Amino acid sequence: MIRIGDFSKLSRVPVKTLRYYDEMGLLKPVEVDSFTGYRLYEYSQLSRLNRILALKDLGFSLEEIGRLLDEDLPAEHLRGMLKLRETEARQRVWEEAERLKRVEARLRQIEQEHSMSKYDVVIKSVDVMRVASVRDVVPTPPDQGRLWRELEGHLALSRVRAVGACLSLYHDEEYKERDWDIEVCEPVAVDVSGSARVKVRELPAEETMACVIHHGPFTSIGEAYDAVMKWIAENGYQITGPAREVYVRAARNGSQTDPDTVTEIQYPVKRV
Amino acid sequence: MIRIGDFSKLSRVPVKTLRYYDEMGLLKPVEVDSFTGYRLYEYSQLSRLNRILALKDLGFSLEEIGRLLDEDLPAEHLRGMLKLRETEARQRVWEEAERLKRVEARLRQIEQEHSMSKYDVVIKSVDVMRVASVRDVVPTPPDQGRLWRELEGHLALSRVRAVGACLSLYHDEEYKERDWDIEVCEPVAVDVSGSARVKVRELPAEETMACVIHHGPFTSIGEAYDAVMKWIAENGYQITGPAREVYVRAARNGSQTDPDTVTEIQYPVKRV
DNA sequence: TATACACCCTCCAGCGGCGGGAGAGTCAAG
DNA sequence: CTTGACTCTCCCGCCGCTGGAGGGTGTATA
Repeated sequence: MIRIGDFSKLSRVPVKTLRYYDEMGLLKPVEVDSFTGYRLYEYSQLSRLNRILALKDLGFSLEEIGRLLDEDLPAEHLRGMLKLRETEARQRVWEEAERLKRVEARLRQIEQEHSMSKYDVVIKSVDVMRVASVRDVVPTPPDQGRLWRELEGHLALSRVRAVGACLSLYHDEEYKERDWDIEVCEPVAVDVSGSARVKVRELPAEETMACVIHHGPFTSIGEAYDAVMKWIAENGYQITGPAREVYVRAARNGSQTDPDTVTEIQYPVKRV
Repeated sequence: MIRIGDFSKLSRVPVKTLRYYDEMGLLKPVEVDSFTGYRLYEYSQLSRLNRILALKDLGFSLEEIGRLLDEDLPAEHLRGMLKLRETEARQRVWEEAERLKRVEARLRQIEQEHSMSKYDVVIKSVDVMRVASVRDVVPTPPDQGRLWRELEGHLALSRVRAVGACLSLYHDEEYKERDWDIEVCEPVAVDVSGSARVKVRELPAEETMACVIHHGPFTSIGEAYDAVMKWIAENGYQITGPAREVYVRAARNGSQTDPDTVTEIQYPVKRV
């Protein structure tokens, strides 16, 4: 029987940790001196400690290890738990690899431009969203004002208010000089009826959206698009659907040059 | 100016998190109503929030992000920090990949044997250790008793006590039927003199040692060697030096069959 | 006008796996 | 008898939140 310090030296596990394992019920000393409170271990307890360390190393939490050790479970059950660990470990390898890629992309970017971009792209997910929308082909994006007036008119008749920020969908897959396929959307509550021109539909949920915030007049929103497109390419993503342009804060008069305009650009993406 | 709930919906960041970022000084609302205490945000603060999320995603801690945002530092400095992140991320990818390999190895083992091995191999590191030792070639391992008596005799003369568990080094690189090159070692304090037969030397520190505990008579220690050798092969390691057999608890009479004997086997290893 | 109900506030506890340190008792050697 | 190494318990801190209690605020509806 040896005291905790010697047991710690032999096992190369800190004294504090041994005390913690005792408290957690993972590794109780064979004896605790009732007068001094000193913990007394047996050499043979080193193998149990080793088992604890090995399981910890596989990714089990101390609580799981406690159950594993006490229950003396069938091999089949253990196999199941290991399978679970396996998927989890695989997942984490992937996540860390992704993070590494993003760091590398950022480094490349900073080497090129010698400064940090004005725009920060982040991945977010969005829920399904019920919207009333009007879709049509217009010469250029600023011409979508016509569609907005159409939509607003219809909704005003139905006495419906928007329940969130308005947005446009850009359905064209390639860049075009003229004739843009644009759908203007206003989020609505569930019970709204459409019309011939105004559809009520659900925008699908998107697990991974590359999002960027543009703060400034619309006339300079191209920079934000450039930034997010570049990020998507640099980070090995691929666009999987129409871009959303969310009008977080717009000038009431619809001005294109209001410097306090705030817009979010969202691209649904997936890993290539 | 919008309230925290709307800001939360726009940014898809939980309210609690926004309050936390406020508290941390990362993202202060532009105004706090002095009567109600309500936080009021500007839409344009979304870009700062996005920057926070992007930096977090690169692996920076909130505290680092706070400094990054406030200090408005030169690109060179930022590059340095990113480089650091990069190595760290690379390290973590590697670690998680290693863990995955170990889980997979364990799974393979359980598929084969349909139960968990009696032995658990763990990686540990050991410090340099000053020992007095006698090295010689003996017919078989049990014959090392002769070397032990030689070493003990010398140390008794010098009135020196061991300051830890005794151990043997097995210097042969391959398995041999006869004639083992064995070095028996006893850890000593710094100021001990050797002799012709007894050397005082330092065992090198080892960063990665594959360790296993054998609890039972020496006669069955082969199983422990089998287990650790198998583990080393299965997990893609390679032996880089002589094995150490540490006599954690030995029968006082040197009995080979004492069932309470506890021995640790340590193999210095490296990744292939 | 009363009443829901959603929203907001602050404050505190908890997560996991320890590490650091205070304050006090224990043990063996010189 | 002292010194110094060791041990004990108890409590706080880490990180980035999350959950909940207990209480105030703002707005739409009966």
